[in-house]
Amino acid sequence: MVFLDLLENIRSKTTSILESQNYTPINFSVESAKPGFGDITCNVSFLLSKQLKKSPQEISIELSKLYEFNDLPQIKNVKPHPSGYLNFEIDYTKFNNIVMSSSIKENYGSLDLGNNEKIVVEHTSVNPNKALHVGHIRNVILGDVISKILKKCNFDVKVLNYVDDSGLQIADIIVGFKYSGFSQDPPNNEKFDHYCGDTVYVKTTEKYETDKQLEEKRHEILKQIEDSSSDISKMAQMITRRVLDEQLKTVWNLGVFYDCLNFESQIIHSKLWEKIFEKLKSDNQIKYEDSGDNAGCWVIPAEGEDDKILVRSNGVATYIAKDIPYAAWKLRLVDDPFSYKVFTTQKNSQTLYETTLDVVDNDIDKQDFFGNKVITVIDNRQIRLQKIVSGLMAKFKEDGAYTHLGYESVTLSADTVKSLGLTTDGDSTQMSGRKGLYVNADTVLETLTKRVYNESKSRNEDLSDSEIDQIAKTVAVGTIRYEMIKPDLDKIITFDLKTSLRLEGDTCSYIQYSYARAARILEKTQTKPNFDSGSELLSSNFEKNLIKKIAMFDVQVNDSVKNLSPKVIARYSYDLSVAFSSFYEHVKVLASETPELLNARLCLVISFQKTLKSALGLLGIDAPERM
RNA sequence: GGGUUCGUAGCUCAGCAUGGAUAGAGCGAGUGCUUGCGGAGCAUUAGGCCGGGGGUUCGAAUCCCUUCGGAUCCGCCA
Repeated sequence: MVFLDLLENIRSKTTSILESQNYTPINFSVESAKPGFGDITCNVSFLLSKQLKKSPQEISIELSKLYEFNDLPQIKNVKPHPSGYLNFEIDYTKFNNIVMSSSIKENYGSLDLGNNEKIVVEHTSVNPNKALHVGHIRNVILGDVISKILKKCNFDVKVLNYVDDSGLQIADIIVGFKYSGFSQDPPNNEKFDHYCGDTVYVKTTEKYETDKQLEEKRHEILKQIEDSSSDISKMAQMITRRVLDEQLKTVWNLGVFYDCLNFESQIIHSKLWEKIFEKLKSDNQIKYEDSGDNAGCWVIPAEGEDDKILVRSNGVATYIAKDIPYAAWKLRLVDDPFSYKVFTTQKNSQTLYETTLDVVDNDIDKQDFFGNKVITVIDNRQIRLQKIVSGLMAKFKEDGAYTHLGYESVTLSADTVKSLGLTTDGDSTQMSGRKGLYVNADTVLETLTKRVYNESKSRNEDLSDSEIDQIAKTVAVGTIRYEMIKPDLDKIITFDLKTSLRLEGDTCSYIQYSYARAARILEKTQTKPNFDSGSELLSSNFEKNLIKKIAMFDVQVNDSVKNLSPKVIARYSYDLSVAFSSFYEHVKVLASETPELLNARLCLVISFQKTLKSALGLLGIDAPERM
């Protein structure tokens, strides 16, 4: 820890001073200052003003005299500002070395907030009847980044993907295959998930409007899917796994991997629900209605809202009755009914497990994919149901054990809808799988990769096609990820094929470019950087700004994990790149006046590179040496 | 109708959790910068009653209330 330590140190000094003066303790802030107001700032004088019946300015003047920095050489002084703030100035001749030598360590920016506590992150969870579209990608990327940030903070993270392989959407494509004459072999070797979603699903649901008999079939099919002994169920298993295989290829291309797949069909057959139902009853978490609209139903009482029906008067459980046992399973509130087997080895060579109800001979891995805490990434349209689930879990475990990480959806811009050959009245439109109104993730990645390929080829004529290809993938994946992470969770992303995939300005390629520029400097020198001396020579504002940004990494990681806010790291990466780009433009490293200065600057460039690389790593974005 | 949420520059968004000093970026518009480590860049100019109104406070983009506008959820569907 570098900057967090510094802030904490100043905070405790300030607290001691307050104690020594017998002031009532208060909750003040110590944080990085805006440019022009020192380096670190503290607002304690404002808060003492009432208590002491003095102006903040007077208090600042008095307090500023009481600080001692003998044990904190990287702080030069503290000055009372006329506004009332206490502004601390960093002594960069000392600070530089602390920051730069820390930054080259492997675990720079890591924090031990989790103490290796088990935590589960569930994301993706797309029905296996279609290909992933850009809306799903927001979920996938957010979940992936959250899991990486948690790992950075020493949580023991397991990543799950819930495969809803037995709902109506699955029934729809089975109806398509069984009754509408769609072949199970897609024409022209089309990717199977695209074929199922773009053709079978869309066309079949379209037919329901004119063919009511067909629509009745879907409910028959749905019932049979849930009966594991039926042929339809076996067919559904086969089809959904084929789709799932293709969906996994998509997310792997985006650099996303899981620990375990959970199948809804297995949750249903595991009898988990029955156990939880009993538990809910015995704990009085649900009630049976004798009269009224919901007579004969078991309901979950909800404060300030309508009660949620859990079991219908005919004894059949509703949709939410699938989410509750799964949530309870993730928190291990119930005994684990599953065995585990290897599903596949992923593109990054990480093993992907799946749950199974089959008896596994050699109980190879009684895996422990559960957590003391669970984070479920689902878009905000499900916030109501998720509140009910987290409310119940809080009663069984503790407050906050189950966290719903919600986010706003991705819509399509009017231009993009038009480019799909469809019309819209508004500025943007919700995507719809049923209507075929969406942009597939694979398509976006391919389009973007091609564009980057051409761009990169024109700039790097000496590189081979396979090298350019690698760069194109790195930049394309980074661009998509960055666009999904950058906006706040509660902001709608209006996806536009043109503007969302820009490569200039506040984009991933800007950030990656700054890394590549740094690489070119290092490539062109014979000097072997020595971090042991000379860092005090870095004294220009460009250098100091960059060092301060590098130092702030831990503050940002802390902020990001405490608020479950991936975008904090995205902004940090950008800010860090901006600081470097400015430095790069104004400080000619290779033309440094003395060998000592050259060495110090080279070290700074390395420091920058290492820090940016690990920040980008948290976002799942690679840093290219060239592009 | 009820719940949740968003509203900041022409456009897209930071800042809001924990109120404080000059409200920041990018795109777009204007002007410069390449015999300099890669111009996917740098520098610079213009552009804001932080949706409106009220309140709390010494102090509000930030907290509270209200109002307007947009989004979204609200089935014995999944």
